Formats: sequence, structure tokens, C-alpha cells
Amino acid sequence: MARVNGRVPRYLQIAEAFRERIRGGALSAGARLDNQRALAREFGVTLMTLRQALELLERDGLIARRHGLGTFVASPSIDYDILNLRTFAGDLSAKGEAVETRFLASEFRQPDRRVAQGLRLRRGEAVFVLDRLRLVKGHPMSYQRSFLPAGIGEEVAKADLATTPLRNVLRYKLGIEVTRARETIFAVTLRSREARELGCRAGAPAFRSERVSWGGAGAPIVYDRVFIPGDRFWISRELTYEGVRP
Amino acid sequence: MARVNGRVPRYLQIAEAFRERIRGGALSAGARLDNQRALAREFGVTLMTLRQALELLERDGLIARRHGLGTFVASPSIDYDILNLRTFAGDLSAKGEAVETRFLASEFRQPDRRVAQGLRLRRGEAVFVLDRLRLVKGHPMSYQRSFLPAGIGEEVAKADLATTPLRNVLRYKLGIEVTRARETIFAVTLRSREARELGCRAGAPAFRSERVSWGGAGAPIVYDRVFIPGDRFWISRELTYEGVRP
DNA sequence: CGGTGCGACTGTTCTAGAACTCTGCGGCCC
DNA sequence: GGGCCGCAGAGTTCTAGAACAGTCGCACCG
Repeated sequence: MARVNGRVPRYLQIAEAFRERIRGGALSAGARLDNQRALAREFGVTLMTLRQALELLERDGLIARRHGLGTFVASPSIDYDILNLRTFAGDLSAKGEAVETRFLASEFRQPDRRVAQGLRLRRGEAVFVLDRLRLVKGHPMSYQRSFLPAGIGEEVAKADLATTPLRNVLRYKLGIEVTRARETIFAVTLRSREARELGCRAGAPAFRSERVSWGGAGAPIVYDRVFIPGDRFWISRELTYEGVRP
Repeated sequence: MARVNGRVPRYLQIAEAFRERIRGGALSAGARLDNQRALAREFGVTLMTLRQALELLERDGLIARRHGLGTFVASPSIDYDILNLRTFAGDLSAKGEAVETRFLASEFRQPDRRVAQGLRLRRGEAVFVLDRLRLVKGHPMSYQRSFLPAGIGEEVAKADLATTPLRNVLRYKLGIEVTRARETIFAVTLRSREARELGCRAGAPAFRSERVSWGGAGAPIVYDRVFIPGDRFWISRELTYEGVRP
């Protein structure tokens, strides 16, 4: 939560305090919080500031505010809103959340049909497979398996993948900049391998995102396959119907 | 955008004004908005209120704010792609397939919390529930449950729902045109009721789409809850990384 | 010529209230 | 008994600033 430079805003501190209370059980699901004015007094802060904290918590799905009724602790499932699709399976950091990436494993292997086709590989060409877990505030958020063409993979394998983001390896070690991607999102149930890492039961519903990214030269760079449990994410978007008269 | 009862908050009006400017092209992708203080003056409102509007727009992915730099209209490649998806759970016919809609059942009932909130209903207000099955080439594609406010529902109930598409009932019998919608997509597993109708086993992975549609007058018209088995549909989209840097 | 500090500009956080709306409940009136 | 009304309590919207914090360019100094 700490900033690179300078103090932590009061409203973030307050939000964190509530997260602590909810995690620690001091506030259990369904409990009603004190009214906003009382909470503002308790934290020695204005109503506006307190509300800013509550807004954050609501957006994270930790609490629910009901006009005229009160503010309640939401059900325990942790939902992190992914809103504006942006990079669905990619940079959650855009939301301002600290995202930690845990390196799991890597190896060279034969790709499956889908990956081979996506990366435009010849038959028999191997790929470098990289398994990672992404965590937000310590909670596993997605299980990510990346496939790289062997040529690129060999260079990437030399880097310290436990500490360097793949994107930075590509950018600074290989000079490759991803400029375009195509992503397809499926609804699936988790198999035991992924479920175990994500802390779900096998068979739990999840999104599976498959993404091919291309570099400036037009060559496929990486194939990402990401699993995101259905209780942690959703896709939300705005639609307008103008000039689409049937 | 209008509330059932009472005025529309200023910050929502302002957000709508910006949506209009962006949709209409008055503000194109990458353009920098005036600084917040100037915009606040322009709308005759405080900085706080203006910021509330910007926050909304940012959450919807329409703009990006950068500390010390300014506020920019987000890149269209992403947002307009989202718009192009049109109705995820709606007109599959856009794919060029003949879609058949089978009427299952309808009744008046008390809505659950989510629906009540989406339609901005007061407590105790009933909704008209309409269950349908959509088939492509005779195969069930989605299970659709629509909720309409009682007032609209009473009119709709008089129509022959087995033969007339709901959209046409709204358009020609009630003169209601849907102009905007907000859709959220979850990953879930099917429960037996939906699974049976869709010809899946219970527990099969599926998308669940929840959508609120608003009419031209700004009032919520219909809440759709759609189940689409994961083996029959997917979301696919193109991403470009060109950033918002001016 | 190069760095470095400062200043202008921009978004961010926060104060201290006031007025408003929504919900539930209970009493009053028919 | 049933409906209406108003009140209390809770969340919501908004004002009018003040102070803080990134970002960038430019003038100044070495």
C-alpha cells in the first residue's frame, strides 16, 4: 500500500483498516457498519474522505452500501472488478492495485495444436512454457501459462524470471515491443492443477483467456493462456445503440 | 439517466455530457480535456463534483487521468471494440445465423436484490419475469430470463410473447427504444434448471450475462439475465497498444 | 555543453459543513 | 384491519475552498 514516495492517503489507510477488520473477522459477512458520520468521527476524518474509502471497498466488492439502510459487509467471496476490459488478463496494475507475480515453473515442450497455430509454428517446433501465478494483495487472482517460440524462449530463459516481468525481458533484453493482440475468452471449469494453485476446488467456474500478441514486425511473440476463477472477476461494459438500426 | 423519482445528480449529468461529446466525436481519442478547474467552472460546479463525474468515466474506461499531465480520452481501439461487441448475449443473429426464440414461461414476481437495484425499483415493487430459450439451428444457445418493471410488464404481458420478439413489443406497442445498456459477464456453473433446458449437465461451465437496458428517456427498461454454456460461445476481441500518450 | 533547480500546470487529497433522498417503522385515521 | 403520513436514521450530493504531489520545460549555473 505504501507509495514509492511520500505518505499514504488517509482514505487508503481507512480502506486498509476495514480490509483488516473483515479479514480478521472483526467484521463478518452481513454485519452492518456504523453509520458514515460515526465512522468519520472514529477515524477523525470528514464524511467525504470516509466515503472515498467506502467507495473503494465497494468497488472491490468487500462491502455493499444501501441508501437509507446502512453499509454491510459483503459475502466473503473476493471479487476484484476488472472493469473496462483493457487487458483482461493483463495489467491489473492499471487499477492501482499492487500485483505480485509468482514464478512457478518453466520448460521447453511441444505445444498443443492451438498454440502452434497461434504462434504459426512448424510441426515439431518446440516452445518455451512459463507458468506464473498472479496475486493481488496476496490472493491468487489468475494462473497464467505463457508460450514463447523457441528462439525467443531461449533468450527469455536466461533472464531471472522470478524477479523480472516477462514484458520487461522482451522489451529491454530483446527489444521486442508488443503492439497488437487478439484475445478470446472462454467459460470453463478448472482442472485440479490450476484449481490447486488458485485455491479453488476442481470444477469451479472460471474464465479462460487465450491471447496471441504480435510484435512490431508482425511476428507472433507470445501465446498466453490465463485462468481466472469466476468468483474473482467479471467483465463489465457499456453498450450504446445508435446508428445500428436493423 | 433520469431517476424514478426526483432530479438527476449533477455529476451524472456531467458524465453524460462527456459521453455525448466522445460518442459524437467532439472529443476524439487521445484528446486532452481541459484541466479540472476549468471544467468545473464550465459546468458551474465544484472541483469535487466534477471529479466525481470523471471518476465515473474513468471507471467505464472512457477517459484516463494522469497525475500532473492531464485527462485524456481513452484509445478507441479498445473502447469501440467493446461497443462493437454489441449485445454479447443478445442478437446472435448478427453472426448471420437464424435464431429461433422459444417462449418458456412468464409471471409476476418479487425481484431479487440485483434486479431491483438494476431497475431502480422501490422495495416491494414486483417485476414481470419472462423466460425464453434461444436456439440456433435447433440447438439451444442461451437461456434468457428478462425482468421488466411491473408497469411495462403489464403491457408486455398482453402481447403474444410466443411469436413477437420482446424488442418489437417494446418498440411498436410501447414506443420504447433501448438506447444504452450496461452488461456484466460472469463465469459460472449451470444449475439443474438452466442445464436441463440447455441440454447440458448440471455443473457445466457457462457465461452468465447480466444486463440493464435504458430507454431514451433514461429510465431502466429491462434487466436480462442470460446463461450461455461455455461450449457454445466465446468472446473474442482485438487489442492494440498505442496508449493514450498525446 | 550539461545538469539541476525552480516554477507553472495538472491531477489529488482533505476540510467542515449543509441540504437532500431513501428506507423502515410506528402511530393516526378511516 | 388497512392504508396513509410523518419522523428518525442512514446514505448521497454538493459547496468553496486550501494544501499536497507528480510532470515537464526552461532558465540558470557550473
